[in-house]
Amino acid sequence: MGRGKIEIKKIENTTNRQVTYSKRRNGIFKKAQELTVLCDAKVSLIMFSSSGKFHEFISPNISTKTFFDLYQKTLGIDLWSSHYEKMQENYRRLKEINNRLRREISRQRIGEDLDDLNIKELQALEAKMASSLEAVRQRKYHVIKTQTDTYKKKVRNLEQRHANLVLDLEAKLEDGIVENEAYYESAMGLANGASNLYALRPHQNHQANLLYHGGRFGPNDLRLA
Amino acid sequence: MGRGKIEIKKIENTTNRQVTYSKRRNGIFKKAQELTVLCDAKVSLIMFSSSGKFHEFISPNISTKTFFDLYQKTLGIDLWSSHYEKMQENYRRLKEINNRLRREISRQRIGEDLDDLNIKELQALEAKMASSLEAVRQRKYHVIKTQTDTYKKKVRNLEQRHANLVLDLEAKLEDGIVENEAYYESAMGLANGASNLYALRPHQNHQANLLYHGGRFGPNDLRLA
DNA sequence: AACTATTTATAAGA
DNA sequence: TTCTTATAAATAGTT
Repeated sequence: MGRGKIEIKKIENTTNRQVTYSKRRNGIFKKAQELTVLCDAKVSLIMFSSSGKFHEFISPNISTKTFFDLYQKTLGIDLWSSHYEKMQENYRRLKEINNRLRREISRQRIGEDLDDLNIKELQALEAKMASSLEAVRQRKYHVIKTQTDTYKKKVRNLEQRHANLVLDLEAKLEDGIVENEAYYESAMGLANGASNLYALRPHQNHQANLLYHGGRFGPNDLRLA
Repeated sequence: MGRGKIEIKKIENTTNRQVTYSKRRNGIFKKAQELTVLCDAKVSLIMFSSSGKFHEFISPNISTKTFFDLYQKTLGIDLWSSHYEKMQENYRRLKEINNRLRREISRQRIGEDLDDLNIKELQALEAKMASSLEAVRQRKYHVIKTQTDTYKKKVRNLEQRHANLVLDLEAKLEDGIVENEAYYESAMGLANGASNLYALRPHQNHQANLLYHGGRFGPNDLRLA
């Protein structure tokens, strides 16, 4: 398709090769675009010239990442799976542990789950609570007697810690990390010094995906020069 | 390039579209192949037809993964990093939350952290514990009076749940998921029959793209020179 | 799937 | 690079 027929083998003359690369690149990109439009196909075309120059065509309304994801899904493989999946697995486990911890905390609320205890357990519980109560009382008397500057400092520290916790938790909520109200309540309760539980409610917001698509000759000009 | 000129817009007739897709697919694959050979270029061409059929061309001596790696390296980006990093961030936060939960559980043990409470808090704590203790006592009397088969079943269920928890936890320990002793102790305490759970302070739990790159068709020429 | 009239791509030259 | 143009190649419509 030109002044003469050429043999399909590497063009040894560098200049010539580059010229041909440039011409044919345009040709193939045009073909890709036409195919995209005519046949409603999704096309990803990535090329590196012999001199390392990079060019890409990708159908509109699809990002390269989406394309790769689709590619992997179609082939039923995951090119990047090993590390990534290990992480997902750990993540899942961490979530489970979290949930278990939260459940444990909930369960510790008195009045709940007492149904699950037999007499012996109840007796043991009663005894421990009585002694715990006694410990609290003793501590109270001790505190009353030894209120000092040091103690005041501790209170300030405690308040600071609580404030930090509140900030932390709010950040987490905004990030959608904390999904469950029970945890939120208990943790916020902790952070707020336990007095005004249930005053707050979680709110979640969604993070937008930053996918962008270029239009025709559009906003995706990444040229460095 | 045929019997008649066609407009580049979606072919509405499905059969026709598929035929055209097939023909042009062969054409573009041939072009890709020729470009690869003539210009010593690396080409990756992946397409999905409107009916979802997948076809791929890739230059010899290079895998798709290698290609994608090259792609990312060239663009100086990591297509998966955003997702990946988000995950890492979540992972980190989840760990933090876990640690906080563990600390909370530890704190709930009587005798610990009472130092951090002021008089008001101690008084509130005392009152709550007293009422909790009362709840436990009432429950104990109730259980004594209404011990039934149903109750026995519940105990069995509880035991089963505990056994499962133990298994779970042991598995997690083997997997190195549970890293900190405090959690281990408290969780094992839960698993081992719940009785010593209630050594913990119960009340505090309430607180508790037509992206086209390249020359005429490609604003995305990344050449540095 | 073939065929073939046409359009399109492009090799070589400027 | 870009343009020109003769010619090869691709393909739209048809069979």
